[in-house]
Amino acid sequence: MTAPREATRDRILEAAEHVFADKGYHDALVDEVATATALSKGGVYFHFPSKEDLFFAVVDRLADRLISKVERESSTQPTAIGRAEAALTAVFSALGKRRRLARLLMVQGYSMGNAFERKRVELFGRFASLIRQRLDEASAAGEIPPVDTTIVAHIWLGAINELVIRWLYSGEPAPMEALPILRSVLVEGTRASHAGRVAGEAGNG
Amino acid sequence: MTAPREATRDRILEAAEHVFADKGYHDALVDEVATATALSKGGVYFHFPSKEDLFFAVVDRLADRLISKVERESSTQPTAIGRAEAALTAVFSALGKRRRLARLLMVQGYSMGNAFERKRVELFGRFASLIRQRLDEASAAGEIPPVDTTIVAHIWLGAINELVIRWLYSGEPAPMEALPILRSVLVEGTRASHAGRVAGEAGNG
Amino acid sequence: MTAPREATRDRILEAAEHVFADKGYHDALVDEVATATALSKGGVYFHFPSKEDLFFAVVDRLADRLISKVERESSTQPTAIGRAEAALTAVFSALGKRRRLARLLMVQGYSMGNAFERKRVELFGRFASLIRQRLDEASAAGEIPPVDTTIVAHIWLGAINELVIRWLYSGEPAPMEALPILRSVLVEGTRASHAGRVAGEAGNG
Amino acid sequence: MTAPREATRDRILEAAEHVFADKGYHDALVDEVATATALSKGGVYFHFPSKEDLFFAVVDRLADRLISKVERESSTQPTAIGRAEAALTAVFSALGKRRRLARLLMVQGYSMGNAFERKRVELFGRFASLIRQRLDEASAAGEIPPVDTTIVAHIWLGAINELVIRWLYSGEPAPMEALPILRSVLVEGTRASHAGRVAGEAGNG
DNA sequence: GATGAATGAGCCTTCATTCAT
DNA sequence: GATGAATGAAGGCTCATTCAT
Repeated sequence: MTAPREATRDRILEAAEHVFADKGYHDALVDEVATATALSKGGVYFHFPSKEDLFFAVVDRLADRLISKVERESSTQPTAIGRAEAALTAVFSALGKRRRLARLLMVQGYSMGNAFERKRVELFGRFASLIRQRLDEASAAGEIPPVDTTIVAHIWLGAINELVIRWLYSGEPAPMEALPILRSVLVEGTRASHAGRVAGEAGNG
Repeated sequence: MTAPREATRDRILEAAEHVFADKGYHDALVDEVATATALSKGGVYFHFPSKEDLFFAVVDRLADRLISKVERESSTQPTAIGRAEAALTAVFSALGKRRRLARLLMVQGYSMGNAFERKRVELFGRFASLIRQRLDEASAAGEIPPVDTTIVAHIWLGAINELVIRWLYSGEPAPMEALPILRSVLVEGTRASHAGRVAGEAGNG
Repeated sequence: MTAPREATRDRILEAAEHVFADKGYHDALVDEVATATALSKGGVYFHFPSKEDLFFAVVDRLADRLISKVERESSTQPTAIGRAEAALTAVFSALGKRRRLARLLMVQGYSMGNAFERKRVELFGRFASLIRQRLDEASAAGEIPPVDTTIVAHIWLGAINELVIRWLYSGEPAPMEALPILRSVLVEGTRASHAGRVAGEAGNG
Repeated sequence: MTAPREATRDRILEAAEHVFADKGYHDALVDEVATATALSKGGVYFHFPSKEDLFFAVVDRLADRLISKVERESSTQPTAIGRAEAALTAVFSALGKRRRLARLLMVQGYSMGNAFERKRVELFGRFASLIRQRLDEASAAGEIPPVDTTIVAHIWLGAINELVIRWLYSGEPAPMEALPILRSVLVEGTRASHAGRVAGEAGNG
């Protein structure tokens, strides 16, 4: 009944998502987005003030969706560490299923200049927060040691990121293959973590 | 005896390293590199066939140095896992001490198009190999479980990468602060790793 | 009786006068006029067929008012040359009191292309006519020599124009300061004018 | 012997002079200048950083030449007022002989925005100075009353400007026809000038 | 009368790359 | 080895104008 207003804006976003994911920010042409939306270049500029704004809108939309999804999927676990692990799994699987999503969120735009660097910090900060919150709960519940959960969250996120990028570029290993190891290393590592010396140095101490 | 041939080439590489690190690949102009080298644009092109080649030469030189350094520093530990950990430490500290190095190796060029993506795979592959070799030794020595060391190496590398980038952009946390946690989580996680189920799900099983 | 029809048209004209005076023809956007009128772009186009037409309408309205005012103020003098001088004074003072008027009538649009050049001729022609008519009367009354009053009128107008523009851009001299000199030079010059040789050449003759 | 360097720059300037005079600043395309110079667009930009800079360079060159010419031609008269009049004649004739010169110097660019307005002030200031200096000498020599020569110089310039523009647009009157009247009115007017009341008001006093 | 989304033609500017000297 | 003028292929963005509602 209620007519979907802003339909054009969404169509542009949709088209831009494809174009940016395929070509990368620099090689993507506003003209291509326009064509893919069956719109003129001016039409695109009516809805977005610049190519950069358009790119950010695409990325934000994607991030919002991913975060909702992850929050939804990770909230059903009974234990806090279970929810943390579920968040890890959810992020990794979501990215592992959609190359476009992965490319846009993990790879693009690093070298767009300062504007994007700020965006990257924001974006990864949001993702890390997802994980950190669960880790905080786990820490409060005594399920993991009292570590700096922000750092640990970024460790988790970085590991995810690297495995996703590697899969993106080399096709290996398939995310579903890597996931058990990823979970095992990060979860056990977090559980066993401490700020003291480890490994080879133990014998020296 | 042998006069320092290729002096100009090195001067260009040096200048380019600064320019690329400051501006990023796209915003760096060949003209700026030329000016910084007290050379004309044509002079730069005499030594490097293209801007892209120049960029890759810069990155390769940096990577070679980093890898030598890491190999040197990580070979003195008595245990294999100790050497792995030392590699982790060496990579992380080296990047944590030189923003320029970090920016060039970790951040730049992701969105340069396919050419760079291949380079990124190669580059990170080399870094991951450094770690993987040590893990393989550790695995052979029974110091860690028999896991897929390639995946684990990328997990380690991804964690390093993320913490470095975060430090680069937000200034926090200082690498030396983050390092103990990083080591602890990754080393213990690797030691305790297995491909089975973990965490919250344990209770469910 | 008759309700104020055309109220919107006048509001547009009013808004356009401000916008054109502030920004100049090229830098003024139809959108700005619309916004300033609390109208949409389409609304403006309903009342004026094009930006150029709108501009001309603004200028014409202003010119009409100025001419009426000048005619009114210059008709009370007893002598013809007095009326001519009063016209000079009236034009100069009117422009000297309203920067917006001055900017729009004297400065804008010269380089708008051929369309405006025709307008400029028309506009300045009308102003010159104001002066010329008085000069014709003065000439007929024997108050000034029988010169080409069209040329003299343009001389007067050009002098006014330049002093107004200079005041507009540099703020100096204030019109009321310049006026006595302007009047003196032009009126006496016209009275003493002849088509023969003058000045330094007099001694040579 | 000495090869004329900067030949290309001059060719661009020459071509730009024609294009700007024909089309006006806004309607002139950098592409047209390039084509007319048998150069690529980039070639033009190698020599001039922007279209605006190019335009200013054209205008400055023209103004320099005009000023030299006027100074040369007006310096031979024995009396100061004769030299002033000769400057008037020289400016007016020079403009009256070359439409392109006249269009570029007198008409173009008024509505280019603030950048050009400043240029206009500078340009007309230079021309007015030419005249003012002669008037100052005449004033010092007692050949004309002690008036504000800056204002009088702008009156002269304004009159010239208007007659030139009118000729440009309507073709009438031919500069050589208008010149005697122009000289007569301005020179006699300046000689007879005073800051008191004149004309019709004399009878009222 | 009025809206505002959409058009579309166009223009300035950038810059990696080349090549005659 | 090096210069630097010149190329040329884009590409982002603007804005007067239109028209279905």
